[in-house]
Amino acid sequence: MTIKEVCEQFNISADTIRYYERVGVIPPINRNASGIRQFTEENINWIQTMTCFRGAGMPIDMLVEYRKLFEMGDETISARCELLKEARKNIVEEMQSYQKALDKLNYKIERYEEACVTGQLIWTETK
Amino acid sequence: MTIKEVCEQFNISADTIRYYERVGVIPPINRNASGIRQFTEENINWIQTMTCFRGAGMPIDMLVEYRKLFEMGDETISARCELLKEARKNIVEEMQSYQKALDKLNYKIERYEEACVTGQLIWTETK
DNA sequence: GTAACACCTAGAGTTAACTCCAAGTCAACA
DNA sequence: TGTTGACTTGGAGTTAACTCTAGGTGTTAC
Repeated sequence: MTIKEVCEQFNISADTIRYYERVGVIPPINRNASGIRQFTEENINWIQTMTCFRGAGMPIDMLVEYRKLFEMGDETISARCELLKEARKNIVEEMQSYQKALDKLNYKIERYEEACVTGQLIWTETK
Repeated sequence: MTIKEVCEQFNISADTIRYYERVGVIPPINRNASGIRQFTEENINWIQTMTCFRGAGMPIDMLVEYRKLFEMGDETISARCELLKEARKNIVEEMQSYQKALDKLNYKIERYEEACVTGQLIWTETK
C-alpha cells in the first residue's frame, strides 16, 4: 500500500504519517528499491490503532512509549497494560468534561430556540 | 472575589484568567482603587461557562465570537444559537472518537490482563 | 527525451493556548 | 520604615503536533 492510499484510508496527511514514523509512533516502514514506502498489513494496523488513540487526545510521547514497550517484547506486557489504563483514565475524565459541556450546550440551545419563537430569553439557571 | 479565589474555584491559573480577559473570552473585569480585579457573580458565571466549554475543546476564537455576539444584544440570538449548535456538533463528533478509542483500549486492556495471568497474549482482532 | 507527477529527506516554520518574565504598585505587618 | 507578598502590565517564550519548503530522485505519459 502506498502513502497516498494510507492517507485516504485514515484521512491524515502524508506529512503526518512521515512524522509518526520519524518520532516512532508507528514502526519503520519498508521502502521499495527506489526508497518509496510500502505499507504492510501490520503497518496499517499500527496506523489504525495510533490514529484512533490520537483522535482521543492521547499524546504523541505516550504513543511512542507504548510502541517502544511493544518492541521490547513480552516482559513489558504489564507495563503496557498500566500505560493503557492510564490513557483510559485520561480519556474517561475528558469524556466527562465533554459531557458537562454538552449538557450546558443543550440547555442553552433549548433556551435560545425558545427565544427565537417567543422573543423571550429566560435563563432559569446559570448553567 | 479575588483572582486567587477564582483560580482555586476553577483550578486554572491567574495567567489564564488574565489571558481570557485580554482576548475577550470573558468580559472586562472591574478593578478596585489600586487596580486589582474584583470579580462579580456575573463574571464568575462567564468564567464557569467558558472554562466548561474550553474543557470540551471549544477553541478560544469561538468563545470570543460567542461573547461578542452576546454583547451585541438580542438581535444576535439566532447567530448565537447557530454557533452553539456548531460547537455541539464538534463535541458530539469528538465524543464519538473518544468512545472508539475507549472501546479499543478496553479490548486491549482485557487481553493484557488475561496475558498477565495466563502468560498468553492472544489478539482475536486487530481492533 | 522530456514533462508531469508522486514520492523522498532534512530541517525550518506555524498555530493555538497558554505560561513566564521583568519591572512596578500597593496594603499590611514587625 | 522597610520588607513581604499579592497583585498589576506589556511583551516575550514555550509546547505539542503538525505542516511546509527546498531540493532531489524515480516512474509514467506523450
